[in-house]
Amino acid sequence: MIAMNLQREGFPAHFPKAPGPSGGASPFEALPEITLKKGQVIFREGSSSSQYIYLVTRGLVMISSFHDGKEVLEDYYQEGELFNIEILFGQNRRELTAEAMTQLSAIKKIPLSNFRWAIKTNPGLLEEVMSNLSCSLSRTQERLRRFALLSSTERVVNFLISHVQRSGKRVGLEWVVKPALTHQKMGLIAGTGRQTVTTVLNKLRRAGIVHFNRNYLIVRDLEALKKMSAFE
DNA sequence: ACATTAACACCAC
DNA sequence: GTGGTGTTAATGT
Repeated sequence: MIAMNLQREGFPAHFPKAPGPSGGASPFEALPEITLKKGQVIFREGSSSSQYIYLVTRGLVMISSFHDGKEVLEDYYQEGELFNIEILFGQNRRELTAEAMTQLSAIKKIPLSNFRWAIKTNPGLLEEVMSNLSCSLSRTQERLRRFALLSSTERVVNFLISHVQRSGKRVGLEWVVKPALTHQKMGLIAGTGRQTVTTVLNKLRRAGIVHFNRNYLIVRDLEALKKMSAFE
């Protein structure tokens, strides 16, 4: 999964493709897959820092923090990605919360000691760790660029462009994203409220550019979306 | 002008 | 009933 996504974005593929949609990084095949409901918390703010590294096997997981009642999205991870890898370098941020962003999310929970051992016996894993960090960095830089340059409606459109290409499946000329994010979650990523996301999405729907319901989102005309955004 | 927020009705699960 | 969506009115910058 990681290899595919990286290739699509022009990074070299470091790691062999994980088998099947519910497959994981190969050293951790044997670990049980934990299925999560939307909104289910993996670790919570304030609790002692998690001594696990997690692999997302389905759906999306987000990391967030709270500042006087406001929830701020720190980063989010998709299928095939590792999170909480900072603990490898002794960086524990206790104020962070991790939760499933979509229904049908699943993770594997890898004890830190297992992960360290796996790195020793499988050097390719270290490369994968670096790939993950690199991915996380570019995703965060992209979000920063969005905040710096775009208006709120443009941020929604721009997020849609990158999300569809990263997480969507190409079907003919269209792109299908499943499961769909709620408007509230998209707002969290794009840095705006759920009402704004709803109105932008409906405008795009009326223009015939997208089609969506609670379960999926289809982009009918990605080129039209790209024309609406200052950058891709 | 643009954006956020609150409010309310409606719908799906 | 809860959570998600569609819409509008009020409010702030």
